[in-house]
Amino acid sequence: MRIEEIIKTSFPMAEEKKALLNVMFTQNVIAEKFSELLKPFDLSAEQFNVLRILRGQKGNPVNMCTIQERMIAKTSNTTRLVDKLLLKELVIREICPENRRKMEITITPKGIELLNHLDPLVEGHEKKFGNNLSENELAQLNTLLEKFRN
Amino acid sequence: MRIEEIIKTSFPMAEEKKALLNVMFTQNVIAEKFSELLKPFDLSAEQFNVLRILRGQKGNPVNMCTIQERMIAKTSNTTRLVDKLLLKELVIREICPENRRKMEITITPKGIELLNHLDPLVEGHEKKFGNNLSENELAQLNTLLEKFRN
DNA sequence: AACAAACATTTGTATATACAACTAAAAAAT
DNA sequence: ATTTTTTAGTTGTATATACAAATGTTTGTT
Repeated sequence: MRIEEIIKTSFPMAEEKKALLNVMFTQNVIAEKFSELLKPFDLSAEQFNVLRILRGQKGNPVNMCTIQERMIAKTSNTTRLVDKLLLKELVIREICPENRRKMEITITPKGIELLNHLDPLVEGHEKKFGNNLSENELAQLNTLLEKFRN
Repeated sequence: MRIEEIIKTSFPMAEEKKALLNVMFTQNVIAEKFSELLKPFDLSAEQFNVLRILRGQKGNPVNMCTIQERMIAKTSNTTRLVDKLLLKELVIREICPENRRKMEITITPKGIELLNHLDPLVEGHEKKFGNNLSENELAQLNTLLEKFRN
């Protein structure tokens, strides 16, 4: 569906405005589908994101500010996100012995297992959108989005 | 900045995955900038969105489900959004006489005035991103995003 | 060593969003 | 005409996000 139909405007819209709305709306579609995918596993997209960052560190603990840095949507509240993961025993949180201000967050085997189980589903999700475009078009889209956001 | 640098991955990423992350991240940049713009006016992006939908109706009242339909990010809670606008006296809410289940939301002159004042700022915001691409590239981006989300 | 500044994280408050349960009214079915 | 179903909106609960203030720790300055 084209963006004009979605927001049901009667006026023709400038391409620049359409582009902006298209980015907003497409993100929304992706995020919604992804939440749906995670729902049966009682995991939010943000929680999943944190877990994946932790797994990426291959067992090395990660502190809060590093997690925050690497999130796509910078939440000001990594603390409460990690709290939720702790309750589910998907991560552990320890005080860093070298710098007692810092916390060391590590993914647990249970967390790793959950992620491994999710891997094929997440890959499917990514491919589902990518399949609509050729490899060339995907590269083009990437270039354009990069330029668009500056 | 390219998406790989942003999420600081050491592995090369498939174009399809990059595209997905690029959409997510670009939306984030746009939304952040927009919130910043609205902040001095004590208005959230969502509240602004509702006001603009109401103004688009040229004085005709709009009921809740129509507002919900036209929002880019479908909130399940138009009620509470409208509550906030009511408190600021930017809209009025009346029971629809023809169908007493429905509510008629109308933008007030104060609301119209605020939107008119915001218009040039919002246009500037839209142009700021659009200016990075040629008219041709913008049209291309629109086509690709449309295809991407299906 | 004592004090100030910077840093890492937590906590509180407000708003936003997802989802389910609930209320009331209107429309459809019997 | 009464009951059932559908529709429109509200309310409650949980999580997410923005932002400011607070806490505790480390680093830098005098």
